[in-house]
Amino acid sequence: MEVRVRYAPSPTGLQHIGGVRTALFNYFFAKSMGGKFILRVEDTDRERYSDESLQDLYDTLDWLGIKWDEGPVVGGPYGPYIQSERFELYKEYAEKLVKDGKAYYCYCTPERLEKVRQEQIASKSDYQGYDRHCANLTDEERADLEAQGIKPVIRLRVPTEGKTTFHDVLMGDITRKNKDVSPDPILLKSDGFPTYHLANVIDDHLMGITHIMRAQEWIPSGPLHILLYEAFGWEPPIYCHLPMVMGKDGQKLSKRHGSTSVRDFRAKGYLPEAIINYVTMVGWSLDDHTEFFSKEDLEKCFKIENIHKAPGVFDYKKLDWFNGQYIRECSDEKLASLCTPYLQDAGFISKDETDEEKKLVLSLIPSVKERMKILSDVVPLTSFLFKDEAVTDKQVYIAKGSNEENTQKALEEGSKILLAGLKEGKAEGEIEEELVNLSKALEIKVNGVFQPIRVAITNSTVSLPLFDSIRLLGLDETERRLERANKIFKEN
RNA sequence: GGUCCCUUCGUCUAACGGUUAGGACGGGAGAUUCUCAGUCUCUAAAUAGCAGUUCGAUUCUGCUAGGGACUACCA
Repeated sequence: MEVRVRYAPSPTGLQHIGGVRTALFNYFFAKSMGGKFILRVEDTDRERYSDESLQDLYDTLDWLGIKWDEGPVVGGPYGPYIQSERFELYKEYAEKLVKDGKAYYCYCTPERLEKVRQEQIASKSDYQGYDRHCANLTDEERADLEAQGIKPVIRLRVPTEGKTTFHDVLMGDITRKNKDVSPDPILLKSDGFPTYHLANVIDDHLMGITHIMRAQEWIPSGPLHILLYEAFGWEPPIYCHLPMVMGKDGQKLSKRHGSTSVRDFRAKGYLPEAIINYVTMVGWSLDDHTEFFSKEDLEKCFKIENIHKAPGVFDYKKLDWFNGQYIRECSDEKLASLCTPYLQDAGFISKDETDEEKKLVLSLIPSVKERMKILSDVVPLTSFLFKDEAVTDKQVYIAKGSNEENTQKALEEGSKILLAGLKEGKAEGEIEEELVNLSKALEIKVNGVFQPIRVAITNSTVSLPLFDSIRLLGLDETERRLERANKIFKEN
């Protein structure tokens, strides 16, 4: 039997880490089994739907390099794959359930439902849910309510006796008494759109889905879905409920923990390789030592048995580490083109970069590469090249263990040594040694000499290595900045 | 409140019922005769608790505790 799995997001917000991980698990499982990965858009909530969300879904999957075998855009034999385009279908199936006595029309107003709810809360009884007010209306009562123009919903008739069990690959059997299943959930809303439960079950059946891999938050509605499959007389698929992704505080990962949308991560300069690798590692592992996986690796070695049961905490620091690792693996050319948009946004290079700018960006990659965690780091790391804000506070030039007098001498003598050496074309190592000797002569630490020079040239105590900075800046500009710093120390 | 699920270092995780409980991130210390970063080395750090089964429990069973999810005309 061919494995067929689906990722079925609801376009009501940006694709977030949790959703994408579900997509990835489905995708890798399908690929590893030689099966099909299907994308289905569950846009039945017309209130919360947005075009932007739908576009973000496509953009995110494209960026990650996740191709769906069937779904919107690419089509497939079981389409359409957008639920709003299957509108009539759900209605038919829901009405069939009514005809078979498995479901019924309900005319209760939202106000009445709210009142019932409030009364249940006030009476402190266990919350019972819908009171099945319309479960046994006579034809006359119905006709009367129809005549009033009330648009009904269709509710599933949940058995009050017995229990329902479903099997989960990870959890084993999960059983729930039918009386504990949410009483008579709505299948078809009054606007004619199906709820998640109905649409999901119908589509999974019609599209031949063999395995349902979804977040553990769906476990409570598992029995309900089984009841639906039984009502239709269909065979339910195999379930696998994925552990959830939590924030540091153990709550469901959300915005207050930091970025959660893939779009945000992308904007900050995370690489798709890092996102895929790290996100897959929360709740899954191959063995006790392998930590780097490409998408292609995972398409081969992903195993459903290796999925962890317990929820996992999303560690932003570890993602940073992965990202740094992948940045260091990039070729200089690739990294240069990845960094270019950030330099453009900062106004450092023009929107349509010139050939000189292209060369410049490429030339700064080697010194910047091992210092970056995310692509946007390139901006602060190289800003000294593109904007020149001289440091006028002498204290900044003075290294720990040095003083103003020594710093001035170090700057003055050091500048001479440095400039002379550079002009004579001496090796950097040689000049460096001379500067070290200077520090010995002044009886200060090596950094007592380097720090003032560094601040003079890069306008910062933290910078790329001194000689890298000089090479990127050019000799003339280096000389200019050194002279300026010397002047700052001589005046007053 | 009710129902269900979960539990190994701070975090992600590994360990046929038998190991000094392993690795990674993060932390700490050191090296790399310029800062930062990177790289390398070293280091601290865990089986939630209590019973039971067993020659032997991280591993099997039960209970307790803690955490989480769900409880909508949202998915």
